[in-house]
Amino acid sequence: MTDVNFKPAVSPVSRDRKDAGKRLADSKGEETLPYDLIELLFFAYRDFTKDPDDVLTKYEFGRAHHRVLHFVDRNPGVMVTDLLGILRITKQSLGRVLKQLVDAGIIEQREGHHDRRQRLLYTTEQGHALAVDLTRLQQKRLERALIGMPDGSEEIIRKFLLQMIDPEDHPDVLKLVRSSYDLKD
Amino acid sequence: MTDVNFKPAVSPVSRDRKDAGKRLADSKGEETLPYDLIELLFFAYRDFTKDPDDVLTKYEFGRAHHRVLHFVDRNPGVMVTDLLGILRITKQSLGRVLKQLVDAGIIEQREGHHDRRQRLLYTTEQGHALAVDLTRLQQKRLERALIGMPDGSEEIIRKFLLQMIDPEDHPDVLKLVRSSYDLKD
DNA sequence: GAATTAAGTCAATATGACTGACGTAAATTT
DNA sequence: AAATTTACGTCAGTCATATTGACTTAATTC
Repeated sequence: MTDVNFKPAVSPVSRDRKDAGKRLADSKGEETLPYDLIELLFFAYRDFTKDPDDVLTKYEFGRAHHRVLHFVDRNPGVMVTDLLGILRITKQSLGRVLKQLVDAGIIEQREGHHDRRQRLLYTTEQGHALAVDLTRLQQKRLERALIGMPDGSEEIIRKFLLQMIDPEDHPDVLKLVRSSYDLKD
Repeated sequence: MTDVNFKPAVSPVSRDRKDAGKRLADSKGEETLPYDLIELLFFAYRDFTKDPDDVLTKYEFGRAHHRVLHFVDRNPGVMVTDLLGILRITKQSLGRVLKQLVDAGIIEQREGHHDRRQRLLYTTEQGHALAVDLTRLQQKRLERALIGMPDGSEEIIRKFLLQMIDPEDHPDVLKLVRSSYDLKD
């Protein structure tokens, strides 16, 4: 066995808590900030991405590939430029990942009809199957999280997540997510 | 102006939608998966981390530094080993980041009382101030997101986020987040 | 006294991002 | 028709964050 934390589950923090609060700075009237949502979001998002990451490792893909695959599968025929806007990465970063996905037969590029400069992106049958697999994993975690929650919880969470996003991006995000629920309320 | 997308706001996806759905694979009875929460979580988390990232850039720090700073500030006197467990990174990864934070006078290491092998971690006054600044940014985004939501929404979101986390980690996470709300329900 | 634990270090590597500079083809504007 | 802009791609170099693996030192525990 090596050096590395293999089962590094969050361990019982700070067995020695005697020093807690001994920092010299605690005296300038800080309102008690609700840290818990910040930390829960950190842990929740980490686990949320973990399931797909594990599968992708087998294909020698990473999270970057997952993001591209996901949005291409959800938006068949998407332009490269649009994908850059969605992911907010540079052409060069996308280039590498996209090339690997195309080479692996996961994504397919077709010339645009009206505009022959465009390389419209589609998942192949294989790529679509992988995308669905990964989505299902994340969906299962979401379902488990929603079990036993009061009626209307899903709508509340949906609205909360949207409102966490910069308001100026709402129109574009709403176009992308195409929820069957009415997010505009 | 360079090559790079400077204001790469999510752009109006796929102006050419004629091809949508032309993939050959759509015929094996897929239940409609609720993609929207997956995508909202992606965008929400990205914006959530953006505010602190922007501030940290000025200090020549990155997100890795933020995570360390946050958990040290919240758990004064935390052991290095525990921090590794919380962050789930290797000693070597933490080492680099921690050294930079210590060199910059943001974090302080003190020898353990009972166990002199330990290097208990504390934020300095300066480090604490930075941690509070960053927390406030994230808290403000959370507050904006919660405005106008029905009564009880915060508790629902808190519970949802906890349940997104692997159940076996709940005990440790609960110890860490020390919410003033009762998350165990 | 032996084994384990806490912390750190050296070295090499991978991934995903970046900046900056160009090139080409196609479409659009003037 | 010429000039400009757009869509896409590429070459080259760099950086941040993470990894694996091997090893050391000091202190504690068995």
